[in-house]
This record gives sequence, C-alpha cells and structure tokens, in this order.
Amino acid sequence: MGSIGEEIKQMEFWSEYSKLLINVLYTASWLNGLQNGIFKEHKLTPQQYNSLRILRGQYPEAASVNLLKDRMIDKMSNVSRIIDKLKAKDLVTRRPCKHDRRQVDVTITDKGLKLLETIDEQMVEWEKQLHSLSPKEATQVNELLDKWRS
Amino acid sequence: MGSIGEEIKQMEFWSEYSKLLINVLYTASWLNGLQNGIFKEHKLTPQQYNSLRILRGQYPEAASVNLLKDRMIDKMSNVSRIIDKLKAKDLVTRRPCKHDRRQVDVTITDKGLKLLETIDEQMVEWEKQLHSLSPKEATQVNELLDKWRS
DNA sequence: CGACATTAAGTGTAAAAACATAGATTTGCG
DNA sequence: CGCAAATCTATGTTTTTACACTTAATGTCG
Repeated sequence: MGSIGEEIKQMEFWSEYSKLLINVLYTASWLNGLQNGIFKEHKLTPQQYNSLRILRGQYPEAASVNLLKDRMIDKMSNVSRIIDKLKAKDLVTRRPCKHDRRQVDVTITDKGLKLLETIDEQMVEWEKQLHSLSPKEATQVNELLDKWRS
Repeated sequence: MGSIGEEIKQMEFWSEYSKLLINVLYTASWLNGLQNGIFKEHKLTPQQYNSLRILRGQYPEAASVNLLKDRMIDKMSNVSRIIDKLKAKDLVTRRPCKHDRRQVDVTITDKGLKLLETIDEQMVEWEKQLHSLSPKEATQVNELLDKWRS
C-alpha cells in the first residue's frame, strides 16, 4: 500500500465525493502499474492491449477506427497510430472499407488472437491477487460505479 | 455514458473481478476527462495539480522531491520535471535542503496557493455533478476500494 | 578514517499522448 | 444536381511519459 492509500483514509474533513474521486484515480493507477508488468513482457502498451481486446470482441468482423475510439478506455487516444504499431507487429490488418471509403476495416490477425490468449492466461493468474473482495462486494462496487457515472 | 459503460454491464460471462478492473480503469478515465476541462483553463496537467495539492498539504513546510513522488497518484511521474514546470510559473520554489544536501526543499508559493483556491471553487461546483451516489454509497465504495487494494 | 553501498535528484533519449488541423469522402438539403 | 456541412482517418507539432543512466551526498561498517 502506498502512502496515498493511508492518506485517503485520513481525510476526515473532506467530502466522501472528493475522497471517492481520488480513491478511484489512485486505484486505477495502482491497477495500471500492476498490469504494466504483464504488458511489458509482450511489448504492448495498455492502449494497444485495449485495442486488441476490442478487436477480438468484434472478430471475425472488422472494426472501424471510430468504433475502436468509442470503446477505448481512454477516449483521447490516437487510434490511427495505435493501429500503426499493431500492424507493424502483424497483430492486425488494415484495409479500406468497401461501403464507405472514408472508413478503414481493422481486423485482428491469428497472431493477435494467439497473443491475447497467452496474455489471458497470465491475466487469470494475476487477477487472483485481486480477490481481497468477495464476489458479492465486487458486484457491489461495479453497480455503484455504474450508478455514479450515470 | 460511453459505450464501454454499457458494455461493462453486459459482460455477464466475465468474472466480477475482471469487470471491476475495467470498471475502475474506465471510471478513472471518465473522471480525468471531466477534470481536464478545469485544469486546461489554468494550463495545468493533472500531475502538476496533484503536486500542488500535496505541497499545499505540507505548507508551510517544504516537501522533498521524494515525498512528492511517494504521494503522487501516478507513481511513475518524473517529479523533477514537474517541479521545473511549476517553478517556471512561479507556483513553487525550489532550494537546497540544509540538513541533507542531496535533497531539495520544494515549497508552494502564495501564487500557487491562490491558484489552488481558484481551482477549489470550480472543483466544488464540478463535484456537484458527481452526486448521483448518496454519501452512504460513496463511503461504501471508498471502503471497498481500500479493502480491494489491501 | 576510507572504501563501498545506498539514497536523492536530475538528465538524455526514445516512445507515446495531447491537441489542432488537414485531406478525402459522404450526407443532406435547397 | 451542386454546394455546404458533417464524418472519418491521418498527420504535424509540442508536451509528457517511461526508462536507463549520471552525479552528488550520505550512511555503513571494517
């Protein structure tokens, strides 16, 4: 636990909402740090991984750059260049969309699917570290975060 | 609500922990996006803001670069350069520490304190948008996130 | 004291993010 | 149809991050 974690608990005079704000940002950063260990092994950035996951969700259909952008965790990403990197590693293909020549069809390759499978295995192991909440509690946080954003 | 938010709810076959992982990352990105609006007005990055907040917490004491690093939400930040930027705007001072000449004493200036006060006001207004949870629910999420990280 | 490990802060560099904008295509409407 | 607005992707540029390394100072232990 970092010192911020301690600090969050001590901010008695702050509103619960301020605490929640910082707590969520801090927890996300903590998760990112942990995940990066796995990503780095495969020379992927979190965003590249995120893109591949979305593309797998569409497979065997293609996804447009815009669809990717909409579904990315980080909306500000420059998807074109992320695709460039993935294409350079043969993890995706990119070809013009037939029905709308402005669009581009991005599809995950077998190599990309295989890489995700490998990472899946590691993720399953890694996620076991995160079971300090009961499934019920995890569900509860999920529901409350959804409600918060609504 | 972005499409990921919808998607999270639909991932019925995933473990609650996977959902929670993505949900926290997504919520943090959502919050960052909202906050950036305020920061940009004042030409601050989230990390510069974070540093200023920590320095205000220490005021009128100084903070070492290491103390800042430990308390930053994002641990990977290069604090030296963040301080450079803040110093260039006269929001902090930097002077050698007397007791340990390796260390540097970083202190928030009056200008920095004043800037934070301005931002505080905006934040209070902004945070009102985040009251779709009851205080009790906010407390609950805070407790559960703390437990999750432990 | 003196060699060696440790700690603190800063820097060089390549990669990635942020932001604005361009170029090409499609859409909608008079 | 024909033109303006909207949409989709890509690119140029600046700033920030990630990571390895350097320099300086302190701590440790013989």
